[in-house]
Amino acid sequence: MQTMIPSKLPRTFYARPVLTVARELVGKTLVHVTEAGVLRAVITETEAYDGTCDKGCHAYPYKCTDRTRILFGEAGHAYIYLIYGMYHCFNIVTNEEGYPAGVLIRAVVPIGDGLEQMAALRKQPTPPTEKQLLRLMNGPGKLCQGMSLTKAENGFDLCGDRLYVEDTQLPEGSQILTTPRINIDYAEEAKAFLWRFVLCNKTI
DNA sequence: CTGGGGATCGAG
DNA sequence: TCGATCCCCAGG
Repeated sequence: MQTMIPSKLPRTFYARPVLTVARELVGKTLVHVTEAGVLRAVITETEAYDGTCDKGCHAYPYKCTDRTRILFGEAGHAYIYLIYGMYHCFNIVTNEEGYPAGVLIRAVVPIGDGLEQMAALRKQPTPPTEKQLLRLMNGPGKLCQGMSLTKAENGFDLCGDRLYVEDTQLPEGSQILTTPRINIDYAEEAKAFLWRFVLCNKTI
C-alpha cells in the first residue's frame, strides 16, 4: 500500500457554510511553519460563529469594524484577536466574501517533531508525558501559545505555505460530539445553538 | 474561586 | 475621550 501524504485543504473547503466547515475541521491537522521548526497538531474541538444570525459572533449583525473586517473577507484566512488582555484566539474565515463567519479552533493535540518546541512555548516540562500532551493545548488561549499564533499571524492565508491545515483522517472508531458553545453567556438565544464540535474516542 | 491584563467599540 | 466588556488561564 502506498504511503499517503496528506494534502493541504484548498480554499473550496473553507468557502462553504460555517457549520459544515466547523464539523469537518475536527480531525484535520493544523500546521504552523515557524523559524524554529514545524509545529503540528490535530484539531479536536471547534466552534462555529456566524455574523448573520448569531449573537455570539463579533461580527453580528453584519457588524464590520477594523477588527471584524477580516471575517467579511475571503474564506481560508486566519482571524486572530487578543482576549482578556493576555491571550489570543485563532479562527478560520468561512463562507463567501461579504458573509461574516468563521470557525474558532478551541483545542488541538500536538504531534510530530515540534513537540518539544510546543511544550516550551507553553512553558511546560519537556519531554511531555502522554497525559500532558492532551492538556497542552486544550483551550483557545493555550492553543495560540503552543502553536505560536499571535496578531502577527492575523490575516494569514491558510492556502499559503506558513500556516495551513492538512487533510488528515479521523482516528478509527472516533465520533464527533455536538454541544452548545463555551463562555458566551451574553449571546442570548444563540447560547443554545449546538455549534461546538468535539472529537471523542477512547484516548481523548 | 478570583485577579490579571489590554484592545475594542459604542456612548457621551 | 472613557469605561464596561470580552469566544481565557494559572494559581490558590
